Amino acid sequence: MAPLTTAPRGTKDILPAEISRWQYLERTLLTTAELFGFKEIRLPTFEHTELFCRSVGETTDVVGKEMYTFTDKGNRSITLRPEVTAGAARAAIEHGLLGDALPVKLSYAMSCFRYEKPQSGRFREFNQFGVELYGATSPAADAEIIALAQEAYNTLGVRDIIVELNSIGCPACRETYHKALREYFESRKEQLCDTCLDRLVKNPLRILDCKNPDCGKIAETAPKMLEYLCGDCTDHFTQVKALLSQSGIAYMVNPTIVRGLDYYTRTVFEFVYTDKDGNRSVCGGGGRYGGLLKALGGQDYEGIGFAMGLERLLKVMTEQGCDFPPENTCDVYLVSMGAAAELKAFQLANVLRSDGFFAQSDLMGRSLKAQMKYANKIGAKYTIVLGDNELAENKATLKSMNSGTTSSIPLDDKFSDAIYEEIMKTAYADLAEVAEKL
RNA sequence: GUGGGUAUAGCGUAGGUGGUUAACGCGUCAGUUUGUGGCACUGAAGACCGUGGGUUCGAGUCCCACUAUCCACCCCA
Repeated sequence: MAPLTTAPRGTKDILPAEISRWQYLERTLLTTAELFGFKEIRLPTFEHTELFCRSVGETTDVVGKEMYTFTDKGNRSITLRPEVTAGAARAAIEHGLLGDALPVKLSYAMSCFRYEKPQSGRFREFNQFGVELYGATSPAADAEIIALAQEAYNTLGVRDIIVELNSIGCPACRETYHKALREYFESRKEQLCDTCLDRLVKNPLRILDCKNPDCGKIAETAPKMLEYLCGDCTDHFTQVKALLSQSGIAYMVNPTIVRGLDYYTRTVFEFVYTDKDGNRSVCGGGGRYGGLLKALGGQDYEGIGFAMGLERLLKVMTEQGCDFPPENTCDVYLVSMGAAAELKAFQLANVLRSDGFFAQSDLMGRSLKAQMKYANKIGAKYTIVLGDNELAENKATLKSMNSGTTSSIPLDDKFSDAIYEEIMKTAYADLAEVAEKL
């Protein structure tokens, strides 16, 4: 297909047929966050490149090779956000949000951009829902973020998803751990894959995450971060786990979780979905970031956050057959015959709309039968046929497309009220009918 | 960045060993005698068979390249 009729690689259109699902997801997630006190924030799509280099980290894949970076006409280096945490932190600092009552709680639903090779559940522009919390060092903050994410999954009816937890310590204890890790892998260098040899120099933590079976085997017996945590970090981790247990939130400690972004300290976690064939996929993740705000020039407050990929969430929900709210369809379709009736239908449709109904009338000049067909096709709940007879008698027949029952409606200023009344009546009747069948 | 699959109407597909107007289902539109939808039936519109080369008298069908797309690895959401 010609470039003009093809969306760029890795992007996709969200079509009218699927929009109600997306609106439902975003609405539900943001509302859940609100229950925990998180307020939505909306951020620019692009930021100064430097922001991501400084926060996410130069050595990460995200910054190293996946950013959409360009120079604008003012000769600034600009990057489409590959994630939201950095931009949110920047905005919080810039607008003095951290001067407000602590903790500061932010939520968002926005798209992010990464130059990756697209595949199942992975796009170059993808949508994330997430939350950020600033100013709290307490383990309860970590637990609350995890509880929020779990609550979101529960509310949406997602099953077979569990949070896997780890602590990667503070900079102090991580240094001793890095040393121990390097020593361990150094002595087994010959068995590591090429990328891991590279990781050994740059960030030995990532070797633990390697999918190569040989590396995985070596990693199994490698020193565990959890054994190298300092006293404070150990306490913190213990309390996070205790809080989760007390709240009945199931979790698993997974010492191999290291996360791909450099700003994390202490608690890191991933929400892992296991499908019926046993395939695991990460549906969301997050963690605490101790030094990020300060590194960006803000107060020395800690932050903690979580993000989930909406495309992946939607995929999981579809696989699991989760319920979505029914689509909003036309309440009343006004069928007209003849020029005078067409005029009247147009006018009455407007009356209905200003009274809050979802109403439509014919725009195609179709025959009565064709209009009825159309009304049926778009899922109209009721139809009203207008012709010369109705105009003469100043009343028309309201028909329930569900049950076929009809009733008379005056074409005067009681129009909307009469329709409302009838709809309530027949809706109850329809419900009763359904209930009886059950 | 590495490896594999696929590209035929809006969607889903058929088109053995190359041969005149590319087929079917769904969808769309119009009808089935004039004022009532869902079913059924009739008809219509809609594809230069991803793009560009090549082989051949002749290619949707064979070969090459490119592009797009899907899947896996890497990494991540």
